[in-house]
Amino acid sequence: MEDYAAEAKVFKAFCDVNRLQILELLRSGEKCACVLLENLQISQSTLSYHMKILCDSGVVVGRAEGKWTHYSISEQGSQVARQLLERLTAKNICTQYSCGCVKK
Amino acid sequence: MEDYAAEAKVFKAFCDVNRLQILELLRSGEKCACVLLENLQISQSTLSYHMKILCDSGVVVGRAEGKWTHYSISEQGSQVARQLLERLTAKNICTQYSCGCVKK
DNA sequence: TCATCACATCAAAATTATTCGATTTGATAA
DNA sequence: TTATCAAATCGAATAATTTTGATGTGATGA
Repeated sequence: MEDYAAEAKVFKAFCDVNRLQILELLRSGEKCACVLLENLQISQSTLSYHMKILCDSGVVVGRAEGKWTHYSISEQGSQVARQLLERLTAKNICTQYSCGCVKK
Repeated sequence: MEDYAAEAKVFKAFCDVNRLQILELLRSGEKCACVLLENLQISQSTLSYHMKILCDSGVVVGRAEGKWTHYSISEQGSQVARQLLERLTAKNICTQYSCGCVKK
């Protein structure tokens, strides 16, 4: 039994061109939202929208510091995504031969 | 320089609840479209639409046999997705310290 | 050939996602 | 307190995705 909606949410992070650009920027280390903004051709509210999706996926984390928020790639969240992808594409040998030992 | 649209397309496969269900069904081995259909609460044309997205992502391949089409998870496509995810979330040590050896 | 079956494609409708300007919130500093 | 700045949220518009019934296509078999 799977919560497919929650799993889909993780991969939403990688489904949009703007978000892939943001991830690319974060690969070189933690960045303030204002730095991200000046490297992208989107408005402040649009950036905020995408940062929310990225943070909800767990792949990115935000760190509030005074007025600023610094974003970075979460090692843990990335690991979860990798393991999830592995699991979603791994062949299920057990049910492959209808051995009946797996319910669904 | 990245083709973000092409990369996003790979992860579209994992962004939708119906497609995750289809992948789960395929994990236990190759399935005919008719078998997928009777295990999902969607119409035939909707299934066809999702199978197209899955095949376009490379994660699923279709094998035509007479009137039927058999779908299965592509080991190669899955590998590509895994490596891509790895690359998108890996820290870029080189630019991290602004050594300048990486253009963008 | 003609009927049938499996699947793809089309066209239109419904639902979601994305975008931006305006506004709000929350923190900082004068 | 008041002004200012960074970021989130709101509201409305637009764009993209998803869905379905109807139809088209291509293979099979009578």
